[in-house]
Amino acid sequence: MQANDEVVPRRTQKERTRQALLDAALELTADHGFAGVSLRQVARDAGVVPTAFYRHFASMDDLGLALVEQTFTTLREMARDARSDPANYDDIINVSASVIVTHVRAHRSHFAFIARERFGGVPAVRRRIRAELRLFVSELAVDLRTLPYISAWESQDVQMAARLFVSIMVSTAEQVIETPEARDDLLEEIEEDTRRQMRLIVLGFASWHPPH
Amino acid sequence: MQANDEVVPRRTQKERTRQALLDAALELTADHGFAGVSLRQVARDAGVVPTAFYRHFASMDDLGLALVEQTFTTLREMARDARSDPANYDDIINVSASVIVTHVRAHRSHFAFIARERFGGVPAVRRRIRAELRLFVSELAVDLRTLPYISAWESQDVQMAARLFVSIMVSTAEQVIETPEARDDLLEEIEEDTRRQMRLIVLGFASWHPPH
DNA sequence: TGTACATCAGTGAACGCGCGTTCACTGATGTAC
DNA sequence: TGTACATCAGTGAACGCGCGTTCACTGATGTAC
Repeated sequence: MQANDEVVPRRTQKERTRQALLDAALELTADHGFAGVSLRQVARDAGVVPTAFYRHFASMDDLGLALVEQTFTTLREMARDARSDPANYDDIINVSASVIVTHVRAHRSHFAFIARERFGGVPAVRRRIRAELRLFVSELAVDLRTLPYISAWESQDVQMAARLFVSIMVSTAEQVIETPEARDDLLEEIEEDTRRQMRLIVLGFASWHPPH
Repeated sequence: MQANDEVVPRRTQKERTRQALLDAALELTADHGFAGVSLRQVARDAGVVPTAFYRHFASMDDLGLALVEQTFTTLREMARDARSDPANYDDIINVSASVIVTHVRAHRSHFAFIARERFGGVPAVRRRIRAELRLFVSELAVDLRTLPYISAWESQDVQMAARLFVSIMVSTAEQVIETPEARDDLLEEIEEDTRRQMRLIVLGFASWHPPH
């Protein structure tokens, strides 16, 4: 299992194999969906015998949950990037649209996994994804509260606006996932379309519940 | 296979079995995703021997495409209902929101199938779903063109608005699917949230590209 | 530094099981006369 | 209406295959002295 004859600490080697299993599962999921991936395929692609799988995960479900965790760590990094420059609506829109497209593109297989398993997958995985998405909406609602117009809104309306923004982000991510790697022109179109959708909503913000 | 001793025409009986196979597959998909459903399970639940499956479908993929077709027939009926009363924005919003929630609820398993297989499934099924959704967006764009404000917009912007509306519809449908049957209160909340999202966008319409 | 033992990631054989697909078949429905 | 033959939806046995999981194992890394 070792490529060179350098001595590698046991923990390091174990971590490498664990990641190889996760990577293999992620890649295989792209073809057949997570439910269609077998423990033996994952082990084979990770370069390990099927029984070795159990040294790392109790079951494929267990591995699936680990994949969700990895992906949402990535997603939160994205959110942090987008929040770093909260100057005005125009900036927010431009930064958000570009951050989404860039991040999804860079971590295509992770986001494809989420899109796929959000409804398709094992119940445990599905539940975890839903919980993480709800958390994401709430975090965005907190951010929205700090912006002009919105600061005076009722809590329910802020949540509604956050859900709407997340719907757009999800839809954008889904479009990026479905775009072939080489089509930069299409990605540019998707990003522009996302910006316009966000701008349209922000125009709505200005008229919503006129200040009293 | 016959419940009573009445004579049933061969075509009728064949059609019944075909539908039983489709129904069984739809129900099983809810638990494990379509990719996780086996031909033998489908046959068993339809009350038929595995080999009889081949009298109706060449493969599970073939059955999957038939399911997509059935579902989008349902979806188009929904769109027709929603279009029947195109008076003003307020009506459109109220009718749309209520039609979506009611229809998705009444055909939960069909819509769950679409949500699940849109990204998760067999490539052939996925491609078909995407094509049908694109068609749905275009049809909505044609409708939007007839409305105030929008009639003067550029074609690209009308498409953008249509995509945004469909994103909302998809998101609403997904929320309804994930709501337990008995929680009418939650469905009411989802419907109200959908109305607010649509209203927010319509407010944006009024300010977009001010008429010249 | 060297030795002796413990740990444990990965091995390989073996198991019973459900899978998709083949094949020759049965017997009720359909049709020609 | 009755008979003789054709059609064909559904049957049941059989196949080879990949699956998840068990078990006793090996041998390199880790540790105590």
